[in-house]
Amino acid sequence: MMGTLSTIDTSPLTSADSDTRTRLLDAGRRVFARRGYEGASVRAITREAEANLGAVTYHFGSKRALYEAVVDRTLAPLRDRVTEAAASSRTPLDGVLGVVRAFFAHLGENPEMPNFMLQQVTSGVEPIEPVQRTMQHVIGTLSALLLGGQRDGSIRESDRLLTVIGIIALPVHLTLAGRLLSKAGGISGGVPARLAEEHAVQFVERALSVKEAQ
Amino acid sequence: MMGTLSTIDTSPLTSADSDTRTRLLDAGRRVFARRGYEGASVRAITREAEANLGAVTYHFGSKRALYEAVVDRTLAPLRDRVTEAAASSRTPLDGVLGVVRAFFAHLGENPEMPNFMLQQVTSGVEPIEPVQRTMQHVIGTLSALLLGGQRDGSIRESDRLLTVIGIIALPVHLTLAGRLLSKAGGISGGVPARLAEEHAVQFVERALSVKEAQ
DNA sequence: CGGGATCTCATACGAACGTTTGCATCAATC
DNA sequence: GATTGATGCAAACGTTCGTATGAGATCCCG
Repeated sequence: MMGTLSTIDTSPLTSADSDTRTRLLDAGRRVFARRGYEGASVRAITREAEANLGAVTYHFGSKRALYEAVVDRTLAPLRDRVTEAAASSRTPLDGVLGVVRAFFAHLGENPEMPNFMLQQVTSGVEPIEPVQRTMQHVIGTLSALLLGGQRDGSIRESDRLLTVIGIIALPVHLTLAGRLLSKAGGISGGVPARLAEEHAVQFVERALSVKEAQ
Repeated sequence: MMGTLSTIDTSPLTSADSDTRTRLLDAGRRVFARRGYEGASVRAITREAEANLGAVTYHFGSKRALYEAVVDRTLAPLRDRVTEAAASSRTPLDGVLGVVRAFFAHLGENPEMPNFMLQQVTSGVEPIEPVQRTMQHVIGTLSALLLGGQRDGSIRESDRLLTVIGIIALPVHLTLAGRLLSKAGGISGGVPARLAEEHAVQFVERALSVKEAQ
């Protein structure tokens, strides 16, 4: 029954696709990602959305509620991707690498995602619900895959939680750092996304596999 | 020739150790790390430092200048540690693992460090000078070690920049996520720092080494 | 002991903040 | 054609922001 996995209702209750509401979500995604929650003013968001100053309060109730809707909209598809990658794998190691690829795919389409995650994680306060839920989902999925692989001997023994974090850190950091370095220059010419994905997959495969990958 | 590697002058020009100044740096480190730059108000910092509201302007000139001093104070020792770890290594791979351990040592004593780095990286704007300089230093040092190891055949061939980013991502993420999970619970019992360090070292060693580590 | 430098303090300032308010608009309903 | 409810808009609200100011305290050194 109603196959959406997201909690926060993003669809308007009335008209088909309230334009202002959607423009606020889009503008909020850009401005919140670029400036963080405190750094993004309602004025900047409504200006970017070409909406009135009061539009955020009217459509979402508060700045905070808009932020949560924006983050959930960015994170919900990732949970689905991860679920599917894990489900459609033939072996546990394949599943893990599929999740890594799912991360890269999602990051390619949602470049603001690591900003939201890391802004939350580094903020010290308890992360908002969509972030918590996504973290738990990804950690749970990868942990199960690792456990399966360790049981059948195809994946090295290790602390699963630490391994999971290490696996997730790769796509997030590579995407983030790649963007930063390619813009700031100074180090190298930048990092093509395709290359980063292959690199991460091999890095993880070598670290997890019991056999030499060569 | 004054052996400090830091740029921003943290020592007072006059008295030996102006108390208020130091208390502002300490309070700033805590509050900036917890709330980010925009979220940390001068009033909150001076309250935590038990100083007057005007103390930040008087001792540092502006909120921004205090922030840069705080970040530099947190990052400068890391650069020294990384330099030393790389210099005192016998083999390139040893050097890389030493740098990983240096990160963990520094993170243990400066838990706010990843917050500052990631707040900057996710902010979209050009990072402030101490952050840029630290990134370049760490990337340069690790790249040189990798190049050496690849030349003498002890480290796998790979894109060096991507590899470096992957190596750095591990300590940062493990520390950050460990702190988050141990506080929020819900997943497991938390992550002891010592375990995380050994895990990261082995993870990196397996990914880099040409031989099977077993 | 006196005077100049250094630091603390309370207070004030203008700007920017998120939110509220009251009215205009417009399409759908009866 | 009047009524209603959803939405847009401009203006104003009270609060908090970073910074400035000037008078008092404190200290050092002659």
